[in-house]
Amino acid sequence: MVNPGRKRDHSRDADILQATLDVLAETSYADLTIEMVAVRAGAGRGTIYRRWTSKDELILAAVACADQAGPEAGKLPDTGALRSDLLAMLDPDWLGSSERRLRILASLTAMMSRTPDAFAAINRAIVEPSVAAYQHLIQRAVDRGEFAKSADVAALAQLIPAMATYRALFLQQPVDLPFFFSMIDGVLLPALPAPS
Amino acid sequence: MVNPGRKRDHSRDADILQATLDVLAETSYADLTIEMVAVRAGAGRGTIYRRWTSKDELILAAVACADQAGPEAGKLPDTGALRSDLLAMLDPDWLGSSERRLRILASLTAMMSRTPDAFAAINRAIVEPSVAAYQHLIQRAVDRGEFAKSADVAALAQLIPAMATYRALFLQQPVDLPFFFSMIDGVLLPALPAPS
DNA sequence: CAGTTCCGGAACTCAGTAGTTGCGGAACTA
DNA sequence: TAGTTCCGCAACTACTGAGTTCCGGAACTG
Repeated sequence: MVNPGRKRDHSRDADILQATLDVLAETSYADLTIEMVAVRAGAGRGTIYRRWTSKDELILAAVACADQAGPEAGKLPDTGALRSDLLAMLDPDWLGSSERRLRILASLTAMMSRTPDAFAAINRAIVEPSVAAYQHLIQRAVDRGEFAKSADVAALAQLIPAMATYRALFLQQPVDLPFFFSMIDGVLLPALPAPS
Repeated sequence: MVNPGRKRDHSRDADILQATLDVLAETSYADLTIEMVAVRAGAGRGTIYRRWTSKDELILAAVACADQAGPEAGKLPDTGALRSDLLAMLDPDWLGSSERRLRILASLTAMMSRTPDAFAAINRAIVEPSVAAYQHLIQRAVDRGEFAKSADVAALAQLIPAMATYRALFLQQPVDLPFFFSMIDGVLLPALPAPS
């Protein structure tokens, strides 16, 4: 008589967190209700509250598992030249998941800038991975001598994520292939210093 | 007997709108209450509702008058060279009002990406003026032959606003003088094409 | 079996806030 | 002075949504 009773169905966890992210991508943090999440996940509110004690905790848990579709550092392209590495990231899958994450980020911006826990969680799951991917590609290009060591890699790695976020959230213009080409060939590569 | 009764004190309008922006800079759109605004403005809630019919209308009106402290196109520096024009914008007043507007922007991001009216109002008052200022300075430099006509002025004008917003909202790092120097000398100027 | 814990769903409590109304008083008009 | 509209303030209504509890039923243990 150790564990009597029906087992908790942990496959519901993922369903609920995915539903949370879906709702978050469509409304904002404040407009999200537990009821919306429950309906979308086909679950009861009690089932949600048995796993996470509050709305905030649910949302932070959902955000924490939002980096699964992101560009893991292990899967980054390695073509031998920075420009072709950058272009290799632009497959349709990556563009789609990127757009979804930007909508979620828009919903969470207010929460992010007011609670340190939210900042840490969102930064780790949504903001950091993208910058880290660019930083990795650019640093590698510098290391192999494609550009001078004087390059400010940390600042340049933020360039495309920052411009894409600004464009999507505050200009509401499409973050599409022409945009990336314009950023890569018109801003990022020209700003990198020629090798000495 | 045309206008009997006590006149409406229109100096209260500005007090209330300023209080609204203050609260907005400290909390988010959803957490702002009319009561907070009333207390901060030393006004009654009735006085607020007599002027604006709803919370949304009050906030949009407040945002619309938030561009007063911004860099009006008429006051832009004209030193004869782009770099010194850019540095001339970086006075402490401008940096301070810029930081305040970024906090307000963080509070309104969710609202912005979901209601077209809010997008238009916030874009016009907070986002556009900054980009327009940089666009004006860069375009003038290109016109006077400081850089080649092939420069993508529209994209480069968004560079510093986008990086500053990203840095403040999503990295929570200071948008200070070293940051601007790094952007101007490390990214923007190198990315501009040499004159033909 | 019996007892327990899960499930979805519905009904419930409770707190907070948008928006309204009325009060006493001040400022204005005629 | 009489009538009106403003003011700050406090009481009030109406609603929404977080979090809880209970129900009938299913899944598990011994």
